[in-house]
Amino acid sequence: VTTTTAAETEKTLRIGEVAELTGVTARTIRYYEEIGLLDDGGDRAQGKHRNYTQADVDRIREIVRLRDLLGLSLEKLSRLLEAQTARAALRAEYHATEDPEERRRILDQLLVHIESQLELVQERKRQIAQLETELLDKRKLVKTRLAEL
Amino acid sequence: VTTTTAAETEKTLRIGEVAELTGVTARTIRYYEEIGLLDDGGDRAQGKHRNYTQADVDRIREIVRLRDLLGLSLEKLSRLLEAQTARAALRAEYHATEDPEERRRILDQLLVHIESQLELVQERKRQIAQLETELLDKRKLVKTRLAEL
DNA sequence: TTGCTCCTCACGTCACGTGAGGTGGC
DNA sequence: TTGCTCCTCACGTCACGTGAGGTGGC
Repeated sequence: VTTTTAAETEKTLRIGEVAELTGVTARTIRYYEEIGLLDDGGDRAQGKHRNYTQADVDRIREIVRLRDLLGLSLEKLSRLLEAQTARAALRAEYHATEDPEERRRILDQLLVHIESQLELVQERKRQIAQLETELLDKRKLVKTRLAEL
Repeated sequence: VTTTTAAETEKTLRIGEVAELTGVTARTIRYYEEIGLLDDGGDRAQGKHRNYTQADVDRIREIVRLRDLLGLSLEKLSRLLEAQTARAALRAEYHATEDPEERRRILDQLLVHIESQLELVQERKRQIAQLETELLDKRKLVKTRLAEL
């Protein structure tokens, strides 16, 4: 078929390869599709293999990273990623317009999204740093005592 | 009863208070007891209320912190806390002996435990820092573009 | 004594894990 | 064509959530 688009011909990865590349299981990938976290491709016949692009790999990596580092439920993650998708749409709008007022409005929205994510991340960072400090203090104490012997 | 020990008379907190202090639900506390993460007190009659000490509150806080920040399963966490308990026992041994050889051996073991925990924490820290850097870069880019308008 | 907190089942849920039995595609 | 990967149920599991119905203790 010569009518396939560039994006479709890119869809060359199979679920096992994606699993390998992202570090999750095929079951997890199917589950994320099931709950709407990943696109189902839309036109796959029953029983046929799923195909993925590099963009899918990137999205799964992003999901896994936020899931593991921020400890969010998949529902909250879903909302956060919707915002991410909205940002991608904003970027498209941004490039489509030349109007400075319009561009400023778009960039302001982007900034809000980025900063709300930053706050989540920095809160985590503070907690981790606190835990690290306590462990370093304990280690120092033990080392001091060892030196005294 | 005048034969109760100091530790027992300390057991004055109820499950709801502990839940409030630690930020978890009473169900979670009962569940942790169920799977052996928390001591069951041993001598409570069927249907009677559970009682807790400040030490229990501290332990639950530690569990929650490691659970949330390191993302460990409760089984792995259980093993890690066993090591923690072993360290407490080591400290007792440490104070019980005057022999420098013995003390050095105990301190060396403590050091190993602390450093394995530190590695877990620092790996997390690196991941979080990486994510933070990416977000800060994105923010800077957007701010630069805003300034250009 | 009253009201609130706690108790014990026991089923529900989220985020997958784990087969069973069958089919797709290099 | 063969072997490997993938497919779809569907039940299992971990870490709790959520009632139902009943009792404990200030």
